[in-house]
Amino acid sequence: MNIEKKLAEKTIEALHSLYGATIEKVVFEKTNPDFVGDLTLVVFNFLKISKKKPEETATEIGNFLKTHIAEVADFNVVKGFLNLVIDNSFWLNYFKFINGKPFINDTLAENAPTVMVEYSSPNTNKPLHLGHVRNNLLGYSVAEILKAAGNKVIKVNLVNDRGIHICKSMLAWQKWGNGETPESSGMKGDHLVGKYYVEFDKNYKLQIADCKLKGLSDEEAEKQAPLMIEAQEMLLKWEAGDKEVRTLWEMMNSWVYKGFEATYKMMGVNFDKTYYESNTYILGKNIIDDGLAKGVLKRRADNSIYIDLTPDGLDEKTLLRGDGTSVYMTQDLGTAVQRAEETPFDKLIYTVGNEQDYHFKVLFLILKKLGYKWADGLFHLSYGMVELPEGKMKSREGTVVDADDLMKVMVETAAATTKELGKHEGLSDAEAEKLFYTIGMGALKYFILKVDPKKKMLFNPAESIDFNGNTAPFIQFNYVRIQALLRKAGEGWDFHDIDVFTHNITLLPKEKELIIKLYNFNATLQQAAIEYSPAVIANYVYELAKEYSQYYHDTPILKEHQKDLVLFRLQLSKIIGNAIRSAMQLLGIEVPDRM
RNA sequence: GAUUCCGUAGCUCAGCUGGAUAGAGCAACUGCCUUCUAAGCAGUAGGUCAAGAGUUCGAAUCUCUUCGGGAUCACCA
Repeated sequence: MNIEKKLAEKTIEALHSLYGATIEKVVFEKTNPDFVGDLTLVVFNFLKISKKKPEETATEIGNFLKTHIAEVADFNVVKGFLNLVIDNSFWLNYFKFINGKPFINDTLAENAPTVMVEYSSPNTNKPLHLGHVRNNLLGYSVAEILKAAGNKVIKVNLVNDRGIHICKSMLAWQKWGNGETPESSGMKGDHLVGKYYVEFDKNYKLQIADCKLKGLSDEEAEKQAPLMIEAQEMLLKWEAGDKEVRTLWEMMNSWVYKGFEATYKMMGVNFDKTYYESNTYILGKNIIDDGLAKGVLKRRADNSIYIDLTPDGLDEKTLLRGDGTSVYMTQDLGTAVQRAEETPFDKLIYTVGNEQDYHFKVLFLILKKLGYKWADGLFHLSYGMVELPEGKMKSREGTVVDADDLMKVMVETAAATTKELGKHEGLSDAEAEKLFYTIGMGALKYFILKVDPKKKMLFNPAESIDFNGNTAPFIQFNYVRIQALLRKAGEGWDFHDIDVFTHNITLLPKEKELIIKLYNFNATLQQAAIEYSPAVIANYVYELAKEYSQYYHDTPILKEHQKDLVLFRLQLSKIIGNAIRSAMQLLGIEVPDRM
């Protein structure tokens, strides 16, 4: 059922037969809506071969295709554009073909490639904010898209649960916490720990100021402030396995995990496996020996180990300090190698912001130089920062948008809007709550995912996220209207029995467009998978919903007098509903049955 | 300074493997609910695709330069 492929093959044949030339590849594109036709071939590139005028060349190819392909009903030529009209029977055939078939096939092929998608990867010293939300939604959605596109997907989280930042929270809690717990304070665990991180920073700043008064430079002040020295000591104790420090660490981390769990649940994301840096941070040192032996890595006079990437246009990168301790890069090398050994993958995708573009460029290059074959399958899913009207979010300046707060506000707004419109009537309290959640979270997710991941995006807290226009609630609304139609039609209709041919259905232009849209579902999914871009899906499902909305407005469905047409339109609606639900599912967005 | 990403309507974004007259949504203004859910539909207005040059039959799309913005350039993570 791939008409483009058939056309391309025949066109290559036509070029050979007409002009004796061999062309590798031809591409058909959608016909511009202002012209008659469904698919268009641009013939300018073939003029060298045909040695004829554009119009003449297009006409000759058009004639060839029309006589050799039954589905080509007609064609017209405008300048160098050959517009083909595909016969309605093809689209009806396709409609029949997808009838009752799911848009997303959840059975995987035996030889499906294994793709590991790492995302989220939070620090355990503070709660998640809007930047993390983009990361999580993006990682989850890309994983779902890759799964739907036929990959065996493993979602992993690498929790940064150790290091100086956690020690800061721990130290502040020890000093000023008075034994406060999530239970005693009624605070969510991650927020409680975050509170002490802020507390640390506040006092630390005061100390820095003090030190500077005593004549220290900025850099010296930052290093010599007593709090920082204490935090460093605590980190050393942690590394030495000090019992007291470890116990505190475990307790506070457990608070954070409980908090994260709630946030993840609200966001609707999940993981197949969670790694902890406390288990992986020592990894990588053995790789260094191997790299030295291979001559890829070099040792400096002070005993530090580095790799020279200047031939590749990058810098020298240190991998082991003079004292033998490792750096972030070392750990990432080790983690990657461990994963490749544990779970051989065809691709490993790191969902990390574009501020780390350089880091991943270097990481991948080093792994390649060390000779790991799987290094070719590494990919940095680099996404742009979320910015506020006043610029980048800065936790220290208190301009972060908290993830939990934001989600709560979204659901509350959804509730208020729904009530205002009276759309909650007839629902039980539980159903209404579920609906507010579905709409509010849908609006948030769609707002974030519709933007090309690579681009930075702007979030203005002052203007609440819209529920009209190009939004999830609009798409959900169209799904709901379809469900309402199906409910009204009742159980008595046997949709699967409609034979569009024996019933002699004449397609309305909009119906044909809608079927073509459905036909494009799979190609869109593939494109989204290749580009790692949920935005491709978001744009597609919006267009589908929009066209359906127009169709619904202009065309009687249940009110149609001819029973055959009622059946056909209901079934078309039902399939579109399925397509909408499936596409939204790829974005991690649910659809309600009524709203 | 070096590297890198970005600049499309007042705002938020599509379009970018070169194709026909650059599209949506929001905001503004007009119509349309006794007719399958108006979170809707239809319409008006809004553009030097940052600027310039080049390649091409054809450039928002590719190349170069300039301007403007972000990020990175630690023996931090």
